[in-house]
Amino acid sequence: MSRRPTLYDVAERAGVSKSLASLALQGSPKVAPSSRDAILAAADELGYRPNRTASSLVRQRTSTIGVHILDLHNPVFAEILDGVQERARQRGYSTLLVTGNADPSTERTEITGLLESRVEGLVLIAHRLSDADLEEFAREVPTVVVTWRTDGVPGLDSVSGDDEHGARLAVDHLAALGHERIVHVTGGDNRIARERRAGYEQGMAAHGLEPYVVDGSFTESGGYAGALTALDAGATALFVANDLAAIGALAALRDRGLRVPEDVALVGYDGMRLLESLDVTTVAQPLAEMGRVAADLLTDRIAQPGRESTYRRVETRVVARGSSGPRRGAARR
Amino acid sequence: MSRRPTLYDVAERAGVSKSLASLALQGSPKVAPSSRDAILAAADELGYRPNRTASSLVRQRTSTIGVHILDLHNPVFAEILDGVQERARQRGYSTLLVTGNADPSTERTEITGLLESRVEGLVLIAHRLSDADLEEFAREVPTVVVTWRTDGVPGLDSVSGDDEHGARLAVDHLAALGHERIVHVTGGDNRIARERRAGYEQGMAAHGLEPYVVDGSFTESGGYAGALTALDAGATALFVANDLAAIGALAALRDRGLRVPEDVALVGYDGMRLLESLDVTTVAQPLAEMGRVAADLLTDRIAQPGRESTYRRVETRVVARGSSGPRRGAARR
DNA sequence: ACGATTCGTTGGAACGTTCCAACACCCACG
DNA sequence: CGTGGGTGTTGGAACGTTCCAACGAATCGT
Repeated sequence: MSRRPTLYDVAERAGVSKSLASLALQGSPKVAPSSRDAILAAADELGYRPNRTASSLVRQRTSTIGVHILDLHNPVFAEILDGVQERARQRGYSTLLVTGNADPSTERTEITGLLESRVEGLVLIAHRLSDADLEEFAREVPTVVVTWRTDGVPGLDSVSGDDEHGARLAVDHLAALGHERIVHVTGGDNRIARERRAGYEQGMAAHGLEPYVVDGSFTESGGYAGALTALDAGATALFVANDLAAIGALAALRDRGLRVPEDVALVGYDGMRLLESLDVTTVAQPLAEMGRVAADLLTDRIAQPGRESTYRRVETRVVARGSSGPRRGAARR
Repeated sequence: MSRRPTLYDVAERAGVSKSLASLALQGSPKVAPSSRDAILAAADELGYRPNRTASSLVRQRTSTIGVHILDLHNPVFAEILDGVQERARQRGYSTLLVTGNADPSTERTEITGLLESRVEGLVLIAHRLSDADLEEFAREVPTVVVTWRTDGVPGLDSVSGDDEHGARLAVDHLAALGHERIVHVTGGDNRIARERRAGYEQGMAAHGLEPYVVDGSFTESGGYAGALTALDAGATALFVANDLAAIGALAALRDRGLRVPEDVALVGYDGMRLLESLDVTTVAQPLAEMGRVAADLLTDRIAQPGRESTYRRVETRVVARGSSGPRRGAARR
């Protein structure tokens, strides 16, 4: 017989009932030491593994949370995910991860799959769901959205930095360095990109500078193309909507033979680790922390479903590096 | 009642038996159109979601594969994962993702958890398991190891590039550019790092050059530190054990005020996307493809468990960029 | 007109657990 | 010496599906 051993097999081999075997494997103190040893030994000899699906079914809980991640390729999301996983594990949850690859309809079906798997909660590390879908999901299961504020949906919490404020900080930083021709390369037409853009515009206005905005996207190629346009417009400083795009912008600068920061300054947004090595200034968010907060909010809400909707803001700050201001390497020498 | 609706609820509302409701929801052709419509309507009105745990239990299959990823932060693994997910989804499997964070013991317990969830197969995107553990897991469930060759374990397949060969290609490339003082920054003391190092040494020997090896690791900081040592040794070209470390090396070069490639040439290993923007030469592996192959091997083996152990090698090649040879940007101008 | 076939439908068993109520046993207590 | 309370142990029900054998009704061929 090559069938996987079940509790019955273990119980039989140990000469006890399935119930006692179950108790013993759960570490209950009510089982006699002698039977406990016999049961554990039998389980070991048989290579027994408890069947979580059966267990979940009867217990009415899966101890699993579902995580949707917008884009696996953006290291920023990976860093958030890492925080979610860490905290979820600590709290006794496994994670079931899916991606919609930035397509709303596969996103929908993937999350539906999570619900069918009876995840106890949902963490959406960015998403492209319609409001209706989002509300539907949040109605069924505790949900937290990471990366932007979502209010007014019952059963839903959110975590993010303040994108408008962060963008203003970036402008402040560049303006303080004496830049006037600060061009913003956008992240396309989505909520976060719009907020960052708004912050940029407010910041420019506050400094009495004329805003100049060029289209981009949240990808390397978007940053590359946007940067080229910005340079043609005579930019002396680039504020790019996210770090990935900033890396693309860096390539554009290199291809144009421009030095950073001597010819053009560069600031990104997100705070992804890699930019440290690249010595690029960025508006940093505490990514892993956002993931941890998300997991905490979620597990809290699972424990207490009625709780009112909460939003947690994490701190956003400029991490100044060599791409703006004096070069770090040069300074060190 | 706020209990989630079950098949019984749907059946009752539609005025049929649970069996027929089940049939209808599975899209069986044997149910009369009129009852089918009634059942579907009832399900919709109730917001019914099939319970996958119950379904898995009785069908004796979960349609889920478990994926272990060594390190979420290395975009290389994310790219492989992407391939796995894509193909798994196509073949009708969900994925359950875990990380051991490079710690063998949490790795072990995480994978044990996957087994308890009755995943039908295991994809290990790099791992630190002992041979004994690996064999134990492979005995229980079809398994494929991505990233290095693993022979002789029944029930286990593997996919990788040829690391020794790839490293030789890197040396060939640099030697062809006229470099003689090619220093290798290692990836530490692990199997892949050793293979790449061996390939480097063979390559150097083949060109009649004297090998020079400095310790590093598969991280940015390892590459940074290793590069500094290499530069002190008078390197004119750096062959760094992986791309992440190559980014660290780039930072070291920048901090030393050295130009790439005029002063020092740089070659990485893995083929991660980001390096394209950074214009760094790398020994590229088709990462997403490796993930797809892994998923294919796995689903094949699930379908046909007796199949003999197979190894699939993917092609590895040098992608020459500006960090070795004439600068791309300059050439374009 | 009657058995055979098809069509649509149904109850029941099973999947592998957990948990509850109930039980047998033993010991201590009055 | 009976009673009360542990202490260990047990069978059974339940979780929400799927699937099989079996069913009644309608349709078919002869």
